[in-house]
Amino acid sequence: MTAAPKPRHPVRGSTTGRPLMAALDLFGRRWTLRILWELRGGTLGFRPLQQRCDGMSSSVLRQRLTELQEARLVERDAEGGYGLTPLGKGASDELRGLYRWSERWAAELDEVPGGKPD
Amino acid sequence: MTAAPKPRHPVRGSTTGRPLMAALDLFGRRWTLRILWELRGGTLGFRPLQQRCDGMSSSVLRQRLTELQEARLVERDAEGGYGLTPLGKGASDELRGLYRWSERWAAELDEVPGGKPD
DNA sequence: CTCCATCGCTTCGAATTTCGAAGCGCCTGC
DNA sequence: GCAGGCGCTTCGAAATTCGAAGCGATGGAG
Repeated sequence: MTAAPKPRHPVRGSTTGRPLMAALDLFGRRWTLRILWELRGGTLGFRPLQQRCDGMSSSVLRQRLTELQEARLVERDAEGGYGLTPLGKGASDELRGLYRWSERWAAELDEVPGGKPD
Repeated sequence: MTAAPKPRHPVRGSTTGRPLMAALDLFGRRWTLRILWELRGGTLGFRPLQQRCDGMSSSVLRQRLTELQEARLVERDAEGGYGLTPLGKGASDELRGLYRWSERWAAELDEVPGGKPD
Protein backbone atom coordinates (compact mmCIF):
# COMPACT_ATOMS: atom_id res chain seq x y z
CA MET A 1 0.00 0.00 0.00
CA THR A 2 1.21 3.46 -0.80
CA ALA A 3 2.22 5.39 2.30
CA ALA A 4 0.26 8.40 3.49
CA PRO A 5 1.82 11.69 2.47
CA LYS A 6 3.20 13.81 5.29
CA PRO A 7 4.53 17.32 5.43
CA ARG A 8 8.34 17.55 5.61
CA HIS A 9 8.60 14.36 3.58
CA PRO A 10 8.84 13.87 -0.15
CA VAL A 11 5.56 12.80 -1.74
CA ARG A 12 4.38 11.71 -5.15
CA GLY A 13 5.05 14.53 -7.54
CA SER A 14 7.28 16.61 -5.30
CA THR A 15 10.50 15.95 -3.46
CA THR A 16 10.60 19.23 -1.58
CA GLY A 17 8.54 18.13 1.41
CA ARG A 18 6.58 21.36 1.40
CA PRO A 19 3.44 20.84 3.47
CA LEU A 20 1.16 22.01 0.68
CA MET A 21 2.59 19.42 -1.70
CA ALA A 22 1.89 16.69 0.81
CA ALA A 23 -1.63 18.04 1.18
CA LEU A 24 -2.16 18.13 -2.57
CA ASP A 25 -0.97 14.55 -2.83
CA LEU A 26 -3.26 13.44 -0.02
CA PHE A 27 -6.33 15.28 -1.27
CA GLY A 28 -5.65 14.34 -4.87
CA ARG A 29 -6.34 10.68 -4.14
CA ARG A 30 -9.73 9.50 -5.14
CA TRP A 31 -12.38 9.57 -2.38
CA THR A 32 -10.25 11.44 0.12
CA LEU A 33 -12.15 14.71 -0.24
CA ARG A 34 -15.44 12.88 -0.23
CA ILE A 35 -14.64 11.04 2.98
CA LEU A 36 -13.76 14.28 4.76
CA TRP A 37 -16.99 15.76 3.49
CA GLU A 38 -19.13 12.88 4.69
CA LEU A 39 -17.51 12.88 8.11
CA ARG A 40 -18.11 16.59 8.63
CA GLY A 41 -21.38 15.93 10.48
CA GLY A 42 -19.97 13.46 12.98
CA THR A 43 -18.65 9.98 13.52
CA LEU A 44 -19.59 7.15 11.20
CA GLY A 45 -18.89 3.43 11.17
CA PHE A 46 -17.09 1.73 8.32
CA ARG A 47 -20.07 0.41 6.41
CA PRO A 48 -22.35 3.39 6.96
CA LEU A 49 -19.54 5.59 5.69
CA GLN A 50 -19.09 3.33 2.71
CA GLN A 51 -22.78 3.67 1.89
CA ARG A 52 -22.68 7.44 2.13
CA CYS A 53 -19.85 7.37 -0.38
CA ASP A 54 -22.12 5.72 -2.94
CA GLY A 55 -20.84 2.25 -2.17
CA MET A 56 -17.18 2.95 -2.88
CA SER A 57 -15.05 -0.15 -2.78
CA SER A 58 -14.21 -1.30 0.72
CA SER A 59 -10.57 -1.92 -0.09
CA VAL A 60 -10.01 1.68 -1.09
CA LEU A 61 -12.03 2.96 1.85
CA ARG A 62 -9.81 1.00 4.20
CA GLN A 63 -6.74 2.42 2.48
CA ARG A 64 -7.99 6.00 2.64
CA LEU A 65 -8.97 5.70 6.28
CA THR A 66 -5.54 4.37 7.16
CA GLU A 67 -3.87 7.24 5.34
CA LEU A 68 -6.12 9.79 6.98
CA GLN A 69 -5.39 8.33 10.39
CA GLU A 70 -1.65 8.41 9.76
CA ALA A 71 -2.05 12.00 8.67
CA ARG A 72 -4.02 12.68 11.87
CA LEU A 73 -7.09 13.98 10.12
CA VAL A 74 -9.21 11.05 11.24
CA GLU A 75 -9.34 9.11 14.48
CA ARG A 76 -11.52 6.42 15.98
CA ASP A 77 -13.80 7.09 18.88
CA ALA A 78 -14.50 4.87 21.86
CA GLU A 79 -17.04 2.80 19.95
CA GLY A 80 -14.66 2.30 17.04
CA GLY A 81 -16.37 4.77 14.70
CA TYR A 82 -14.45 7.07 12.41
CA GLY A 83 -14.45 10.80 13.12
CA LEU A 84 -12.50 13.93 12.31
CA THR A 85 -9.72 15.21 14.54
CA PRO A 86 -9.56 18.98 15.15
CA LEU A 87 -7.07 19.04 12.29
CA GLY A 88 -9.46 17.09 10.12
CA LYS A 89 -12.26 19.49 10.98
CA GLY A 90 -10.05 22.30 9.79
CA ALA A 91 -9.57 20.59 6.46
CA SER A 92 -13.25 19.86 6.26
CA ASP A 93 -13.95 23.55 6.85
CA GLU A 94 -11.87 24.38 3.82
CA LEU A 95 -14.13 22.04 1.89
CA ARG A 96 -17.08 24.16 2.95
CA GLY A 97 -15.53 26.96 0.93
CA LEU A 98 -15.28 24.55 -1.95
CA TYR A 99 -18.92 23.72 -1.50
CA ARG A 100 -19.91 27.37 -1.89
CA TRP A 101 -17.63 27.66 -4.87
CA SER A 102 -19.24 24.65 -6.55
CA GLU A 103 -22.64 26.33 -6.34
CA ARG A 104 -21.29 29.36 -8.16
CA TRP A 105 -19.69 27.02 -10.64
CA ALA A 106 -23.00 25.30 -11.33
CA ALA A 107 -24.76 28.65 -11.67
CA GLU A 108 -22.27 29.98 -14.18
CA LEU A 109 -22.27 26.82 -16.25
CA ASP A 110 -26.05 27.11 -16.41
CA GLU A 111 -25.76 30.59 -17.88
CA VAL A 112 -23.28 29.55 -20.54
CA PRO A 113 -24.40 26.03 -21.32
CA GLY A 114 -21.16 25.00 -22.95
CA GLY A 115 -19.90 25.41 -26.51
CA LYS A 116 -21.51 22.96 -28.87
CA PRO A 117 -25.01 21.71 -28.18
CA ASP A 118 -25.63 18.05 -28.93
CA MET B 1 -10.63 9.61 -22.21
CA THR B 2 -12.86 10.06 -19.22
CA ALA B 3 -15.17 13.05 -19.58
CA ALA B 4 -14.79 16.10 -17.39
CA PRO B 5 -17.24 16.16 -14.49
CA LYS B 6 -19.90 18.85 -14.62
CA PRO B 7 -22.47 20.01 -12.13
CA ARG B 8 -26.02 18.81 -12.86
CA HIS B 9 -24.59 15.65 -14.40
CA PRO B 10 -23.83 12.31 -12.82
CA VAL B 11 -20.14 11.79 -12.13
CA ARG B 12 -17.93 9.02 -10.89
CA GLY B 13 -19.09 8.08 -7.45
CA SER B 14 -22.36 9.96 -7.48
CA THR B 15 -25.40 9.91 -9.69
CA THR B 16 -27.16 12.85 -8.11
CA GLY B 17 -25.50 15.57 -10.16
CA ARG B 18 -24.98 17.74 -7.12
CA PRO B 19 -22.43 20.40 -7.97
CA LEU B 20 -20.22 19.53 -5.03
CA MET B 21 -20.01 15.92 -6.12
CA ALA B 22 -18.86 17.00 -9.56
CA ALA B 23 -16.30 19.25 -7.92
CA LEU B 24 -15.06 16.45 -5.66
CA ASP B 25 -14.69 14.20 -8.70
CA LEU B 26 -12.81 16.86 -10.63
CA PHE B 27 -10.50 17.83 -7.80
CA GLY B 28 -9.94 14.25 -6.74
CA ARG B 29 -8.10 13.47 -9.96
CA ARG B 30 -4.38 13.46 -9.65
CA TRP B 31 -2.62 16.73 -10.51
CA THR B 32 -5.80 18.78 -10.83
CA LEU B 33 -5.27 20.67 -7.57
CA ARG B 34 -1.59 21.11 -8.34
CA ILE B 35 -2.31 22.61 -11.76
CA LEU B 36 -4.72 25.13 -10.30
CA TRP B 37 -2.13 26.01 -7.71
CA GLU B 38 0.65 26.52 -10.24
CA LEU B 39 -1.56 28.67 -12.43
CA ARG B 40 -2.56 30.97 -9.59
CA GLY B 41 0.23 33.42 -10.43
CA GLY B 42 -0.64 33.84 -14.09
CA THR B 43 -0.60 32.23 -17.50
CA LEU B 44 1.83 29.45 -18.32
CA GLY B 45 2.65 27.52 -21.47
CA PHE B 46 2.31 23.76 -21.68
CA ARG B 47 5.90 22.78 -21.10
CA PRO B 48 6.67 25.43 -18.48
CA LEU B 49 3.58 24.28 -16.61
CA GLN B 50 4.70 20.70 -16.92
CA GLN B 51 8.05 21.61 -15.42
CA ARG B 52 6.47 23.42 -12.49
CA CYS B 53 4.50 20.28 -11.79
CA ASP B 54 7.73 18.35 -11.25
CA GLY B 55 7.74 16.95 -14.76
CA MET B 56 4.37 15.26 -14.58
CA SER B 57 3.61 13.17 -17.62
CA SER B 58 2.53 15.17 -20.63
CA SER B 59 -0.31 12.82 -21.47
CA VAL B 60 -1.98 13.39 -18.13
CA LEU B 61 -1.30 17.11 -18.25
CA ARG B 62 -3.06 17.29 -21.60
CA GLN B 63 -5.97 15.35 -20.19
CA ARG B 64 -6.29 17.53 -17.09
CA LEU B 65 -6.07 20.73 -19.11
CA THR B 66 -8.82 19.53 -21.41
CA GLU B 67 -11.02 18.68 -18.45
CA LEU B 68 -10.34 22.01 -16.79
CA GLN B 69 -11.18 23.84 -19.98
CA GLU B 70 -14.43 21.93 -20.39
CA ALA B 71 -15.23 22.80 -16.79
CA ARG B 72 -14.41 26.44 -17.57
CA LEU B 73 -11.78 26.78 -14.90
CA VAL B 74 -8.99 27.22 -17.41
CA GLU B 75 -8.84 29.03 -20.71
CA ARG B 76 -6.17 29.90 -23.23
CA ASP B 77 -5.03 33.44 -23.78
CA ALA B 78 -4.20 35.16 -27.05
CA GLU B 79 -0.71 33.66 -27.15
CA GLY B 80 -2.03 30.16 -26.49
CA GLY B 81 -0.92 30.00 -22.87
CA TYR B 82 -3.03 28.42 -20.15
CA GLY B 83 -4.59 30.63 -17.51
CA LEU B 84 -7.37 30.62 -14.95
CA THR B 85 -10.84 31.94 -15.72
CA PRO B 86 -12.55 34.02 -13.02
CA LEU B 87 -14.21 30.77 -11.97
CA GLY B 88 -10.83 29.07 -11.85
CA LYS B 89 -9.43 31.91 -9.77
CA GLY B 90 -12.23 31.35 -7.32
CA ALA B 91 -11.29 27.69 -7.00
CA SER B 92 -7.65 28.61 -6.69
CA ASP B 93 -8.56 31.00 -3.87
CA GLU B 94 -10.10 28.12 -2.00
CA LEU B 95 -6.75 26.40 -2.36
CA ARG B 96 -5.15 29.31 -0.57
CA GLY B 97 -7.17 28.31 2.45
CA LEU B 98 -5.87 24.81 2.00
CA TYR B 99 -2.37 26.21 1.87
CA ARG B 100 -2.79 27.89 5.25
CA TRP B 101 -4.31 24.74 6.61
CA SER B 102 -1.36 22.65 5.45
CA GLU B 103 1.02 24.86 7.44
CA ARG B 104 -0.96 24.21 10.59
CA TRP B 105 -0.97 20.56 9.70
CA ALA B 106 2.81 20.51 9.40
CA ALA B 107 3.18 22.38 12.68
CA GLU B 108 0.96 19.98 14.58
CA LEU B 109 2.63 16.91 13.16
CA ASP B 110 5.94 18.34 14.30
CA GLU B 111 4.64 18.59 17.86
CA VAL B 112 3.40 15.01 17.95
CA PRO B 113 5.94 13.21 15.80
CA GLY B 114 3.84 10.14 15.18
CA GLY B 115 2.88 7.26 17.44
CA LYS B 116 5.58 4.62 17.57
CA PRO B 117 9.19 5.68 17.19
CA ASP B 118 11.31 3.37 15.07
C1' DC C 1 -29.69 -21.77 21.63
C1' DT C 2 -30.32 -20.99 16.62
C1' DC C 3 -30.99 -18.04 13.03
C1' DC C 4 -30.22 -13.93 10.67
C1' DA C 5 -28.56 -9.32 9.90
C1' DT C 6 -24.97 -6.21 10.34
C1' DC C 7 -20.51 -4.98 11.39
C1' DG C 8 -15.24 -4.13 10.29
C1' DC C 9 -12.16 -5.75 7.35
C1' DT C 10 -9.33 -8.74 3.85
C1' DT C 11 -8.33 -10.87 -0.55
C1' DC C 12 -7.75 -11.01 -5.42
C1' DG C 13 -8.39 -10.71 -10.39
C1' DA C 14 -10.09 -7.35 -13.63
C1' DA C 15 -10.71 -2.61 -15.21
C1' DT C 16 -9.11 1.98 -15.25
C1' DT C 17 -5.75 5.56 -14.56
C1' DT C 18 -1.24 7.22 -14.55
C1' DC C 19 3.45 7.04 -15.94
C1' DG C 20 7.31 8.10 -18.88
C1' DA C 21 9.99 7.81 -22.78
C1' DA C 22 9.87 8.67 -27.55
C1' DG C 23 8.79 11.28 -31.27
C1' DC C 24 6.15 14.63 -34.60
C1' DG C 25 5.68 19.20 -36.79
C1' DC C 26 6.22 24.05 -35.89
C1' DC C 27 8.65 28.19 -34.84
C1' DT C 28 12.73 31.18 -33.32
C1' DG C 29 17.43 32.52 -32.88
C1' DC C 30 21.91 31.89 -34.19
C1' DG D 1 20.80 24.94 -41.64
C1' DC D 2 20.57 23.66 -37.30
C1' DA D 3 19.87 23.51 -32.34
C1' DG D 4 16.46 24.23 -29.00
C1' DG D 5 12.06 25.09 -27.22
C1' DC D 6 7.28 24.66 -28.04
C1' DG D 7 2.41 22.04 -27.95
C1' DC D 8 0.92 17.75 -28.34
C1' DT D 9 0.33 12.52 -29.46
C1' DT D 10 1.25 7.63 -29.01
C1' DC D 11 1.86 3.41 -26.57
C1' DG D 12 3.43 -0.23 -23.49
C1' DA D 13 4.36 -0.68 -18.56
C1' DA D 14 3.33 0.33 -13.80
C1' DA D 15 0.25 1.82 -10.27
C1' DT D 16 -4.30 2.59 -8.62
C1' DT D 17 -9.03 1.55 -8.20
C1' DC D 18 -12.90 -1.44 -8.60
C1' DG D 19 -16.12 -4.83 -7.01
C1' DA D 20 -17.59 -9.12 -5.70
C1' DA D 21 -16.79 -12.59 -2.38
C1' DG D 22 -16.06 -14.05 2.02
C1' DC D 23 -14.21 -14.21 7.09
C1' DG D 24 -14.97 -13.93 12.13
C1' DA D 25 -17.36 -11.18 15.57
C1' DT D 26 -21.50 -9.10 17.59
C1' DG D 27 -26.25 -8.36 18.60
C1' DG D 28 -30.93 -9.12 18.59
C1' DA D 29 -35.36 -12.10 17.47
C1' DG D 30 -37.67 -16.12 17.93
